[in-house]
Amino acid sequence: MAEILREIGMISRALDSISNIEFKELDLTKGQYLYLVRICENPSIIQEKLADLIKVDRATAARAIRKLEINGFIVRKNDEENKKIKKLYPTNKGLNAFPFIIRENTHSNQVALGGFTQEETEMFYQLLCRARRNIEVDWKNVKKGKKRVY
Amino acid sequence: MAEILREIGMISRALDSISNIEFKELDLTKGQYLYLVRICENPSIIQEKLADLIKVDRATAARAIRKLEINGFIVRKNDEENKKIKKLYPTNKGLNAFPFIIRENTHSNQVALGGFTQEETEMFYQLLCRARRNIEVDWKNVKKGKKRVY
DNA sequence: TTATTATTATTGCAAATGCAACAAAATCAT
DNA sequence: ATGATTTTGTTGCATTTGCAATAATAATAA
Repeated sequence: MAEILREIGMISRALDSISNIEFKELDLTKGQYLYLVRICENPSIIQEKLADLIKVDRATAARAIRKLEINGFIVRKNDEENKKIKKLYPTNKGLNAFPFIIRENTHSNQVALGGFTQEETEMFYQLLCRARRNIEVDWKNVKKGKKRVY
Repeated sequence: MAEILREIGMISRALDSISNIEFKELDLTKGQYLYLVRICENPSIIQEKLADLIKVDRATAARAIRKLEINGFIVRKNDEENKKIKKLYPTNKGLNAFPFIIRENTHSNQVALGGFTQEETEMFYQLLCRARRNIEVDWKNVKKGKKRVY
């Protein structure tokens, strides 16, 4: 029964591929929309939390965020209490792109859920959240170098 | 309700990240396990179909497959009927790696499905397949340059 | 048959990705 | 308070990724 993660992988790559193509129109390069939406939704979030939210490597997140800043979609602000962290905020340009991204994502979602009843949609979402919570434990451990036994 | 594709993205990236770390032990670099398992399961498959199965760009598949061949996991054979295609087959080395990959994938699957009843697992799989079939239509269209309206 | 289109594979480029190593600040333990 | 550990961010390097363009064969149409 290794098929579940395959289906998830297929869906994820397909959706991501579609989004990356469609968001070129916003001058967003590969993957950047992932970070931008979350910064719009969680202003003042820091890099580390964002990487954790998205499930990418710290270094990858750092570079995607830097590029978003260079291109004027977000700003990074130092915190006077904690000198280590840099809080992330959308600029007007970022906020302008936001609805477009949401609209596209919502559409993709609707396509994916075509033919689903309301109950099926709800059930699907709940199952996905449970699976995600299950797997993120292992992800963090493996990332930290812990070996899984199986 | 754009949350469903987010959950799928999170799970997919987390699982993929775990697999990539764990398969370094087999001398498989990033993503290669995806191709190798499918070649083991579908010997004589061609590159184009494999890219379609996995939902990656043709060029990406071509390079991953080339590398699998260079490292001795698979072989490419010319077809005498159709000079365009190259059929893919696992070598002994590839076949040896196969059970390890399956074991790892199965374990990840079990972790993801922790706490799921048999019915929930079955339901989850069916919903995933339906979503995947829905979205792959759009994926192919967008890849071919067709614009979606929303 | 010949011309057009579709399929399959490859390569050049530019860019993203991630591991590893590092640094600095914050938190925790003793 | 001091030292150890964790958190957060960065950079070097090697690798993967994908769009676009190209080529060659196969399939379809005229």
